[in-house]
Amino acid sequence: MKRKVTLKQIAKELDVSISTVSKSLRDSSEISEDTRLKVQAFAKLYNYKPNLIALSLKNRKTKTIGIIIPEIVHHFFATVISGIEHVANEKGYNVIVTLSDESFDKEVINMDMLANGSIDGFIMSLSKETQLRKDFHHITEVINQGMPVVMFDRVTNDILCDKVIIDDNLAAFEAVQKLIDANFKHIALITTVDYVSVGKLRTDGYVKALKANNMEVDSNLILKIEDIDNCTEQIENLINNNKIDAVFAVNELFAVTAIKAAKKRGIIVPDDMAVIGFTDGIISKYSSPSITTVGQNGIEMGGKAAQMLIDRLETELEEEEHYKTEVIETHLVIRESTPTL
Amino acid sequence: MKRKVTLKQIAKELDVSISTVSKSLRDSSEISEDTRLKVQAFAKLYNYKPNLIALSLKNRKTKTIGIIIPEIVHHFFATVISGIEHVANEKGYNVIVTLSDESFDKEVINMDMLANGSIDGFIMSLSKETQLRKDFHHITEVINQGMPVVMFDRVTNDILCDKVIIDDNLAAFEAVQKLIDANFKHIALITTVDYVSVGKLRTDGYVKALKANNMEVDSNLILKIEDIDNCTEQIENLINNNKIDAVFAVNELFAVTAIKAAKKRGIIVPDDMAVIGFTDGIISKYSSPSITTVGQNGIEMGGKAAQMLIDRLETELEEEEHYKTEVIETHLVIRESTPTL
DNA sequence: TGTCAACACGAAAACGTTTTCGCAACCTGT
DNA sequence: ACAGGTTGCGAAAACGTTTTCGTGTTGACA
Repeated sequence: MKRKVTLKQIAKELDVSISTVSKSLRDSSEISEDTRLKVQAFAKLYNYKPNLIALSLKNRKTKTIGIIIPEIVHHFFATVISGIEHVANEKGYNVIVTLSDESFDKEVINMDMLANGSIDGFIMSLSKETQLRKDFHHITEVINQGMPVVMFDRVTNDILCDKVIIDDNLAAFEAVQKLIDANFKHIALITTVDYVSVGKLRTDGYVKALKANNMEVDSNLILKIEDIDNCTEQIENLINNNKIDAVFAVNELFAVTAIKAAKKRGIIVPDDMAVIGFTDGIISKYSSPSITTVGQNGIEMGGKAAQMLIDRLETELEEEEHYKTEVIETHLVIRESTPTL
Repeated sequence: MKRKVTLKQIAKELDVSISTVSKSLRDSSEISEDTRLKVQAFAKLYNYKPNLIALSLKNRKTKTIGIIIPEIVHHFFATVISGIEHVANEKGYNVIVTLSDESFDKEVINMDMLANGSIDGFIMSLSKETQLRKDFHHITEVINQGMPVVMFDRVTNDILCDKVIIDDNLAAFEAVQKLIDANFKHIALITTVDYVSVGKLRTDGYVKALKANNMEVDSNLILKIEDIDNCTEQIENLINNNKIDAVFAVNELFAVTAIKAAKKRGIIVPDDMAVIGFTDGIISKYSSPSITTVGQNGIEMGGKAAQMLIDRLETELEEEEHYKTEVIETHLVIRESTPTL
């Protein structure tokens, strides 16, 4: 159990100064080739690696990115992390992951915790509660301290910073338009409550599509779900009590639950009812029938977010107020839950 | 854009020494109530928070746990991280996540990167390639430096450290035994290649169950899959070319693919063929029919691992060679892919 | 031989903390 | 009035780096 060797120890061992050791290892021309090689050999022998914490303190850079997401047990967020991790790693950054569990308080606590020197910048997606309360003081505070923040997916206009999103409104519009094109007349919407930003945008897209085609927006066909864990009953009610020939759901879970509800009722998907979901995750791919869905590339989103953050970190120019919002392309992944359109 | 305030700045501003400020903030009795309150008020006003990097350097503790897993876009690993993050957070630790992508080299690189001061200990699950090569020098090295390591799920006997596992062998045995009890006679196994530790153990459990019941182990009914991404064809072959009335699969993907293959052939699950999978994730829950599976509680595993690591970190006693292996209970989650047993 | 540059290296500051120790100034009791 | 004990605070070391600046030794050159 040998502790990690430090410059000081090498210096002592070789009877030179710490400076000499440091310079030797960094191949400074100040040091004679003799000592340089001697030091380097010794360092290699003892497997010297500079202590990153000490470097962080000295350089005031940690080469670490902080991530705050609502939860990780959620395929989309997992893919985003994966995307972040890969480009971060490529650029020599580590990622430190914290979960808000959709709680405002945890989001704040985690942010405070990381903001005290542990990281160089944030990549985050807002918790539901934060979106509900519209309280973003913790984020502005961090930004004011000069720490860059990149938000993705669940963002807000109340904060000025770099963002990576998809065009939820457009994607929803296009998905519903597809259903309309395929001659479906009674298209239901299963969505979240309005304060969830992406839910609201997708809802708007649905409404827009109907209106653009002069179709009536029937509020009975719009189900807004608050508690995602207990959506089954509500969705069954929706399907059992209405004449519906297509469903647009704002996430995978709602989509698959709708299919199960239909199946229970003897409604065949896609013959009697078409379903389009949102997010191309595990569920859409492996459920039976597999689900046509709006694919949002989480890996790409994460990668882009990391890219933007690192760019900002590494251009010292402090070009404030030059924030960009990147829009990642979505695409409809056609599967079995829709008839060949 | 005000930089974070430091002790030094407070000291200067209040015309006292840094020591005085530090002590005041830590409520030292050495300092008069007068100055103490004055400093505290000032600190609160400027929202002083100690710099964690500086503390890490001083205390030689980062209060951060390093995680190395094969991939994160995998429900089981995501749940484990979730478990780790929650107990870590509770104890005041952060987690830094790195992915090996099943690659030995990335595993080594990530380990080296984190071992240089960034973290206090590791929680990890071996990459496939590492298991194949049986090269664990990077892990022993880290352990020898006095940094605790907790391994979970994909572990190895070649390393002495704390471990959290499930009894893969027993769980597989019991699952297969269930099938046998239900009078299935031709039970196929879809598993991974042998070097994946958990795959091997589950395979052994399958064999053991058959033998224990004096059933023949038919190698035609055992499919070992190397490339998990292209398993469909092999699984279809297995099902199409053999008389099979039940399938035991060592993961969700194989299970759902088997069901799809059966469906394609007009075989009804569970009436004509029963399926039991492994890992109670998204797929098992939402596929149709939903899949009976061996549940391994990732949250619990992660939580336990974090607990063990933190315990070891916080008992200075250095009680080496007293490593424990925790076995997390599994349980069969009965769903639609098996007849009521 | 004296001067000046080149060379090779070391001392020290800095990053932001905590903590040990020392040292004044004051107070107490005789 | 003086020994001894509090009280309140500051200096400095330490954690492990990097880097600036200084400095002593050499060699060359006039």
